[in-house]
Amino acid sequence: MDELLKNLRVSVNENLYLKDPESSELGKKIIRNGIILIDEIGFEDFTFRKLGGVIKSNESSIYRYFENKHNFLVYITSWFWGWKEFQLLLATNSIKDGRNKLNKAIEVLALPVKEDIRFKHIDEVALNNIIINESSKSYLTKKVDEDNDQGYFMAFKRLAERVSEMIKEVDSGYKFPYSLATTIINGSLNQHFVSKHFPTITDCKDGIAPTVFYKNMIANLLKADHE
Amino acid sequence: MDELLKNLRVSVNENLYLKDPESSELGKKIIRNGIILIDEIGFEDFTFRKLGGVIKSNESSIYRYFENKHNFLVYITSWFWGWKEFQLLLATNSIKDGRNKLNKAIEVLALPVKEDIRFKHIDEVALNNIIINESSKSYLTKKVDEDNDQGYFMAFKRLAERVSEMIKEVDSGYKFPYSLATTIINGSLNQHFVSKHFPTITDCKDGIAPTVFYKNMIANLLKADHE
Amino acid sequence: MDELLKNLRVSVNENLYLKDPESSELGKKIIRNGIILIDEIGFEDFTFRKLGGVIKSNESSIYRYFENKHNFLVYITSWFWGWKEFQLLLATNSIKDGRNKLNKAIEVLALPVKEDIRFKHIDEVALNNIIINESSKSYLTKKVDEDNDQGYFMAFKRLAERVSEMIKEVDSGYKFPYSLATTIINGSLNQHFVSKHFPTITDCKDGIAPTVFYKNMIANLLKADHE
Amino acid sequence: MDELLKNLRVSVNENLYLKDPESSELGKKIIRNGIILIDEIGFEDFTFRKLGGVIKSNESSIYRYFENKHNFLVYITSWFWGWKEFQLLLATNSIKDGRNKLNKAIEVLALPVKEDIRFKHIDEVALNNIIINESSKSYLTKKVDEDNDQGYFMAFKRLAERVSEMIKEVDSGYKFPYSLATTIINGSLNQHFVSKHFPTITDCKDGIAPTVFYKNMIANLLKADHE
DNA sequence: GATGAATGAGCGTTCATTCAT
DNA sequence: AATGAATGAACGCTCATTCAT
Repeated sequence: MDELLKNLRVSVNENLYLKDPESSELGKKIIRNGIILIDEIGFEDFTFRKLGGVIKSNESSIYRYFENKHNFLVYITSWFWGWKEFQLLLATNSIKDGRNKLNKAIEVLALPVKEDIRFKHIDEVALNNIIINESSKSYLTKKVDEDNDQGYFMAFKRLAERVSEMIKEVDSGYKFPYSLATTIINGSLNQHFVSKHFPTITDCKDGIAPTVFYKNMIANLLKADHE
Repeated sequence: MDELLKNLRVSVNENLYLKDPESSELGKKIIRNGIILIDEIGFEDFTFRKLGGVIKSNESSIYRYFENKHNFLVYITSWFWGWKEFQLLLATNSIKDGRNKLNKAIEVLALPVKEDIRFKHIDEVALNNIIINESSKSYLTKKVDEDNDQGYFMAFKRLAERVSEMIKEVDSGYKFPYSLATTIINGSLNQHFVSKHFPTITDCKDGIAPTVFYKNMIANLLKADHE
Repeated sequence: MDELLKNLRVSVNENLYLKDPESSELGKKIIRNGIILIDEIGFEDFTFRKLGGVIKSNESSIYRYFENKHNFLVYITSWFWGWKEFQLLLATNSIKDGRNKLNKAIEVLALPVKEDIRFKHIDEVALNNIIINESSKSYLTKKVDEDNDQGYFMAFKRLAERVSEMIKEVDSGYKFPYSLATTIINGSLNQHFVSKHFPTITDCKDGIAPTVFYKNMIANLLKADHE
Repeated sequence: MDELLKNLRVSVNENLYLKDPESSELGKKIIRNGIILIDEIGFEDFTFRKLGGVIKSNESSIYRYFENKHNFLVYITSWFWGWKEFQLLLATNSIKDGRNKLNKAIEVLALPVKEDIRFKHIDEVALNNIIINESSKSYLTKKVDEDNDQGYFMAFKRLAERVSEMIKEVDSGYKFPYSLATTIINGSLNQHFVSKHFPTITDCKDGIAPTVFYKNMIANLLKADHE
């Protein structure tokens, strides 16, 4: 399998870039340092000029790859969800029991992210911070529907689809497989944020991650089909 | 009671404004039209200059009331949650049974908003759209902790507190009253958004609001205390 | 003499104010706090709004007294030179010998300023800092000639006149009594500044004030008349 | 020697600009017209926008070269003193006698400036007016010490150093070589200003420049070493 | 293909001031 | 006489982008 993973690539919707950033050293530098910079200064203050400063390239070079900073955010967000989907499959495909599978999925989605050495040009921990703090800005936009038509959010939707399928596998009679799936995916981002910044209104202190919350949730919401 | 509500005011943290917008006609105009404008063009494109254009006042006059557009967003968000809390109390205080109470609370929080004639300077429907589309930007910021120290998010936190208390009232043994409360409050915003823009990954179509989803959730998650 | 000084007032050209600031409590507050504020934040950043904030008065009230901040600077500068002239007379009028007189004058002009308890609404030390750091901005202006015609700089010119007279008293044949007078007055401000901020190009370190420099200067430049 | 001067450049501290204005046509245009504009309207009213208007470039282009108008002032001031130092060396290096040397130096520093055809992008006469009227504003600032640490005033300090050395050469026993040097340099600016705007308190009328005043001063203050 | 230079447009902000009370 | 509210105009600056090389 290691062999299989050698040429591993998380594929991202082609409309999101003008030139594939994975196709050149400069492109990878843009990704790597862009992620770190957004994590550091926040998406609002992030500009191609500043990124250009960091990588010692003129900002115009970055425009060769991405139309604007918004698309850059959608790109890395998309990469993240593609990566998560990949992890999800890897972690669950050997599990037979639906409930165990779903529990595993929750872990993949809600546990703090660890560095993935397979992708050297990406600091997954920094990226995860961005997903928590900035990713919603990629769709909370007047252009959502337009962007959606371009397929910008396919990675996220495919992931939600996968999770909802796992939910249906456990309880085909459950009425809200999609709502529950997005609750787990987006909700866990929110839980991470709240536990970090609004400690008075969270239960996820002392190292108890949202995982436990969601596992308890599915344990009670979903009835096993054979029951 | 109508009499009692005559002098009704939703109070907002004083740090959020330089001059109380409810204290003058201009102030109310700013609120009213600011909400409508943000709803129309989105928070990114919203500027005090444009708002000034709409209300035929110089932008500098708006700066007398709010330090910047970010604080304006926090203000109206804060007003919204204060208003929601008020509705919550009004709708639930006569209900004895904890479970009914919580169900009512879910309706207040997750049902589409209706115009509230008691507050003439606020278009609650437009405001609700803003809450769905923009409010997260009020805290997804590098300055969250600083803002939080100033008490900018108290309204939201108080509401979450209230809901978590209702949850505890139903099932004092439940481990995640806060996480569940924020899941209901924030999650329902997200459900509204998803059902509007990503119809392929939602169950809330055909007029079925997130309410049903959350009612089903608490019905299964919380065990009655006396059981 | 103390009796004589009871109703002491340094008079300032009437064109410099709209309403005499010494005629009301508010006026004195403006002077007192204006001086302190300029000393603190510098003349560039000083505004009537900020001053209004400090004295808890609306900025428009300050406009009752002074047309603009520039005139305020000219006013306090003018007060300073009037005050210096008064000190000069007081300190020298009993001295008979011209050379001693001039030496005394140099001390009055070049020695660090001390608080003068006779003028309660003025912090002379802060004012002296302003004279060193900001006063030249009162005349280095495109409007100098216009302002000069209004008599804005009379106090300074009268002082220069007095000193030049003392110089002539010592050596009526000296060719540059005026140039020497302004050299002493303005030069000593410059010496103070340089010794504070550019220590590498000064001789006035270790507590040696510019006084010594100027005393040495007149000792060598001026020949006694009777010689 | 003319050959030698072909590639002449007055070097200015690198921290003062973002991009070397001498490295491009636009940069030189900025310098040339900036000087003329400040001379015309004064530094207070001078803005990059207005300068942009004059050179038919957007102000943002000017920001590529200078961080702000303050740094622009420091730059041209610095250029001026660098140029003066260069003239000083050129004019004095062949003179053997210390006193003659110093007298020559005074002429370079205190005589009215003449156009220097070697620097086509600079109107030295306009620049000299700026030095007289505005240059003190480059250091009379709350940020002096910070700016000084950045080396913004090195050109001036180096010049003062040179002059003080000449003074010491004439009279190594003289106690105030630095104070005298800055008195000559800064004082002569002041004398020019006073003679132009406050004619009642000057001796430098009728074409008699401050030169005579300072030559007389050193003649009397400094004792020849061998005496 | 990558870069450097230049720019138009507009944002957020503040200032100095006026008007009405 | 003092104040509070409101404003017009401009500043300083940066962003996102294009063009020429």
